[in-house]
Amino acid sequence: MRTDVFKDFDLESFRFEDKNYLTCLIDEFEHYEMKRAIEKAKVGVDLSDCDEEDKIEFEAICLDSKEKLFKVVDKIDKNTLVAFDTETTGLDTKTDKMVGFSFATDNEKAYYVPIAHSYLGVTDQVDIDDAIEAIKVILKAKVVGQNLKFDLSLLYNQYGIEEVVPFADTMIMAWLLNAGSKVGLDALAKKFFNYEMKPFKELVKKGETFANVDIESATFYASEDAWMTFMLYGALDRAMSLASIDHLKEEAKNVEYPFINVLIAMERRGIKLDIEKLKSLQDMLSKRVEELTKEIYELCGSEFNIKSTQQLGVVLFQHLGLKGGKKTKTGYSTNEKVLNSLKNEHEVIPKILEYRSTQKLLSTYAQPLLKLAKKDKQNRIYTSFLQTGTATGRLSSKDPNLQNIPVRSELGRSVREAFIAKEGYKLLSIDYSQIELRLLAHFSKDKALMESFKQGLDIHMATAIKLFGEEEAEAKRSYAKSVNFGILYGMGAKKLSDELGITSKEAKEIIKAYFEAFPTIKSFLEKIQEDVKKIGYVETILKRRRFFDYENATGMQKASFLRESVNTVFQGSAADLIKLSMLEAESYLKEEQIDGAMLLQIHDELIFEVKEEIVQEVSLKLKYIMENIMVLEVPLVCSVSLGDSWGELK
DNA sequence: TGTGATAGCTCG
DNA sequence: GTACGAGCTATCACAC
Repeated sequence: MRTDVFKDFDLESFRFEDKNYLTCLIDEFEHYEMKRAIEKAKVGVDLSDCDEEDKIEFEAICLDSKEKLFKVVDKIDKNTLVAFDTETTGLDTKTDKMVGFSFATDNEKAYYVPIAHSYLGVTDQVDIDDAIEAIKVILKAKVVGQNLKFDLSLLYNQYGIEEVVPFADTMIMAWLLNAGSKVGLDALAKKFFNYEMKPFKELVKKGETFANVDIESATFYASEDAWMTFMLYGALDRAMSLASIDHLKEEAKNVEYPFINVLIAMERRGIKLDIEKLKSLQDMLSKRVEELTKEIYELCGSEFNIKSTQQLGVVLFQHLGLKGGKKTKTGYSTNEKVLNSLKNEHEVIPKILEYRSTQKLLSTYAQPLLKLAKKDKQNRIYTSFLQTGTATGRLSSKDPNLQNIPVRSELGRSVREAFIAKEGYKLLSIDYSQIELRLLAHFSKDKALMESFKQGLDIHMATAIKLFGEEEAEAKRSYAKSVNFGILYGMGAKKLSDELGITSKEAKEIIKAYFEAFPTIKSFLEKIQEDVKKIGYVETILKRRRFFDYENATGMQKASFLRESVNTVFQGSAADLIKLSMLEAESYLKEEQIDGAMLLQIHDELIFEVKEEIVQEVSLKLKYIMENIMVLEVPLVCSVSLGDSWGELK
């Protein structure tokens, strides 16, 4: 049993309010030694009065004049811990306005500063210029927030505030503590303090904004947010220590908090779309959908909603009498795989497949992107990156999601062609080649795999040679590729056989051959699984953790956890590396005053927009940064490509 | 009219 | 009953 977990564990130091932290830790952490330690500790703490202690309260104070505001703000200096939050008319930090802001410097009270409430009979408010002055003072202190990317983005975009690195962000702290848990303020308040936050919906009726809320109600709501953020900072900071993950405080400080500003900058830049191209694509897709609709009705002998899987199932498997097993909860399965297997059974099937893909491009990509691009003067669209959106550490992108723009089909790529560089600039793409397999080589130190990467071989071909011999390797390269992916996903023989269209027995033999060829990979994967079983978590290369409640899981969950844990090591570590690269790339471009900028991240790829004359030179520098971001047991290799549109790249 | 579940499809 | 991680669109059933 490890003992370092107990190192800082001091029974005497627990206070009553720790009860909730402890409960939370017991519930949320599947760190078994930790759990036992906490349970021991609970015995030593008198919890009999805890119900009383649970009722936490605060005082909400409205600062509705310059004098009142600065009387409080003047006491703030650079060492003051301040929780800060803004209230706005909406969620778009480019256009929506600040209605007020709140802050707290202790766990007993919080202040609200009304700025732009707008309703009949509205009382005193603070002038926006005075409010900005106060905010500047607050941002010079140790500022803590819940999702500060939003507040800072608003302040940078519209209120002339200069870039600051936050002292802490409770959403990110909660995510680092447990990436699988809910990280919203309401959920955290409930979890750590058993406290119910006032729901936003009760305050703002539909069709209205925060500006319509009366200042008295707003004062309570906004102050509550700042106060709870202040409280949570303390709780999360302590929870991190209790869970013996103080090193993640450093990771947060060095990586995650500066990274907030990288994301804000990318979100603000957006990426340009070719409106004409998108328009003609949209027209073409619409016409094709119309044609296909008619043809499908004719071939089926009836009109129905092709988009409805239920109706389609009835038509195909009852009216037309095609053979299809009931597979879903609601009826027949009609997914691409099923339809592909019926391709030769009826001539309508290929039409439906084409209808599906065309309709997808139209409704998910062409139409919404065109609509967004038209709204912007420069025809640029702006995504929102989520820093705490995944369990592994990857980013996600939404509204719109720019991480799943089509590339695999030819027609799909035409959507990508609508993403263009602005006049005089080029789009530059640099992507990590096989980063997850390189991490597998790095972690496992498998001689054969390391050697393949050091020699710069085609890794799937090298695997194929190992598995099937020189002669068959070429023909079976795709098998090897599937196996390599499968390894990273924690595959079983069943899925591999499905994937390759071979028997389960053959798949088993391939897997067996793989582990014989790469014995240290086998033992490394087993080590990961042992960790999950014994200590309940796995770690990425930056020591971020993902927890699994293996002990209390059902059989099926246990199997899932083992696969997820294996994948997390590779996917999460890859996410760590590209995050570091993005920080480096951003500071290089800024410090060297390069006429170019980072626009998008798609997991293992970065997209830049760079002035034409210097793009070659800049691409080399960026490639160098990415390839040398960390020294591993194998080289990191990036491939570079550039063009006028995203569709041309790669 | 809004919401949550389901099915399907897009990407790395 | 098992390949990982995401987000968006549309339908459908149900509640208000």
